[in-house]
Amino acid sequence: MSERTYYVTTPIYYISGQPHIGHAYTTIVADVLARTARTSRSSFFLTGTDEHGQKVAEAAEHAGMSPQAWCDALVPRWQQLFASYDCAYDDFIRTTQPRHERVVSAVFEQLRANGDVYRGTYEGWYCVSDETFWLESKLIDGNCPTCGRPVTRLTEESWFFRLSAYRQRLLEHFRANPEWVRPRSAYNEMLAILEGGLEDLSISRTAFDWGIPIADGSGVIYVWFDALLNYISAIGWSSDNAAFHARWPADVQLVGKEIARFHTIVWPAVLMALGLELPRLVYAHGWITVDGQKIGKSLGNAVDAFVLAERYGADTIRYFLLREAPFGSDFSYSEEKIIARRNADLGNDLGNLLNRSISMITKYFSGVVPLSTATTFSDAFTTLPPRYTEAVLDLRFRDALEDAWTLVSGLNRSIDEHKPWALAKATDDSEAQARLATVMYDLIAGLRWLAIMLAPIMPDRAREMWHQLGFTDDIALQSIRELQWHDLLPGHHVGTGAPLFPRLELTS
RNA sequence: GGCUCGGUAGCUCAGUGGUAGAGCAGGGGACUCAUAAGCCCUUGGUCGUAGGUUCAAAUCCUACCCGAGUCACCA
Repeated sequence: MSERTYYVTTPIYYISGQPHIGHAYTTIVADVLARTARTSRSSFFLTGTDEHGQKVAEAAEHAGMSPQAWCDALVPRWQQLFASYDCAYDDFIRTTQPRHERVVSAVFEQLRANGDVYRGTYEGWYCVSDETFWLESKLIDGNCPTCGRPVTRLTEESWFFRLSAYRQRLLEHFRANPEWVRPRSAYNEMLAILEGGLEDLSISRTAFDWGIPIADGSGVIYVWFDALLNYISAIGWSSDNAAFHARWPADVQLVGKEIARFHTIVWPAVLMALGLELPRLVYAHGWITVDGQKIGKSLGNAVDAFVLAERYGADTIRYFLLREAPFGSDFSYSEEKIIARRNADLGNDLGNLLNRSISMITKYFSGVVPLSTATTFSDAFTTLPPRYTEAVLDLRFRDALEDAWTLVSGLNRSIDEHKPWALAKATDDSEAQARLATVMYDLIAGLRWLAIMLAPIMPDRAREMWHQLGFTDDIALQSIRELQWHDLLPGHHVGTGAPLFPRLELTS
């Protein structure tokens, strides 16, 4: 048996509107994980769109389109966004695709057959003028909280998922696996919900028909129940056992913190009902904010993610998103901060290091990596690549990048310590010449490491770096974990340097 | 309102009982291979507030203030 495939998912994005930087953020993170995992094993990266439900139906109606036409028109926007950020997903699932609808219907039938889905009645307060159901706790003096009119008691037949039956097993799983939901705050919150008790979940709707129909005509399937199943419908559950079992359970399921509940309580209960393993990790990350305010079209502060990619380059934004704040917590975005990171970390530290190194080796050794009999770096940094990889796969991107930058700083410092320009002038001093060879060898060796390590995060700039360093094979195939300093062979010809990250000034 | 998380230098954050840290920004210096970049030195904080526990608290406890999320059918 070969090693299991690394399987990472993003939420499928609800297409009631346009995509924004927040969608790109989650997808970039998944892409970085997939690319990193791929340097040592096979990996599968799934994203897609969630297309059913009332909101989509309404959005389509306002646009004068059928729901399906609306979705068909919008899906390319998401795909273009992800392409503009170099997100190389392996599959893009849409919940309106037959391969998905088949699975949802099959799951519904299977769970009905074993009693986890049953016919019951839903009772609640309903505001006729707003056409909205309200929880008793939300009512204001027994009236509708938005329009103030009296609400009526409504009783409706509905299909329920027996969520409450899984409470004990969920609790056990949470307690036995305190790391399965991260960050810790999300774990605590979800555990508290479990401890407070669970009620069964109504999983059918009759007020509208944009959804997957229930076989007996009793409405459509609730969009969340539908949506969650994408994670298994896309990889062949019930249709391709070999493919399915090579991938499931997912290694990482990324979600925004606002949907942690569905992914850490409802979703695992459904998996238990199906007799499937639970994902290894659900990571509920924070949001990108503008001045501390959540990005959303209703706030009118949505950053045009397409413009950002074009203005700063996908790799600069990718780096910024992973480096600026610890993954998991919210962080405030601004173009000033992007430019600061770009110029300081990428331009001054990394880009300039590459440029000055190539310039010197070209000047002093005609671009040929010299034979070195000593070394200035390998001892201090031998454990960096595996440590870096572990941090990335553990979603500690900030730590990983800080760690990688110790090598960047170390190389810059070494140049100033050894003053190659002075050594080069001492042409009749053989010791100086040997030291010059060592310094230059170590610079190129270190830059080679950096290009390979950074490739999952900045695929385009790392590739450019790789080419400037004179390598012609595929950088994505290089194993980060197994990097060896002396895999750089003397005699190797470097290429031509050109600024990797030209300085930017704030425009507008 | 209940619950969860956060509030540490101008900015972004590390630090979970033992003399306050990093990067960036600011100031000074020596150099020149380089994207006026890099290197060295340096200014800067009563660790949200008020109490408490302790020989010792940013770190534990209590209350409060501020910000964010969530509280079950919008997704």
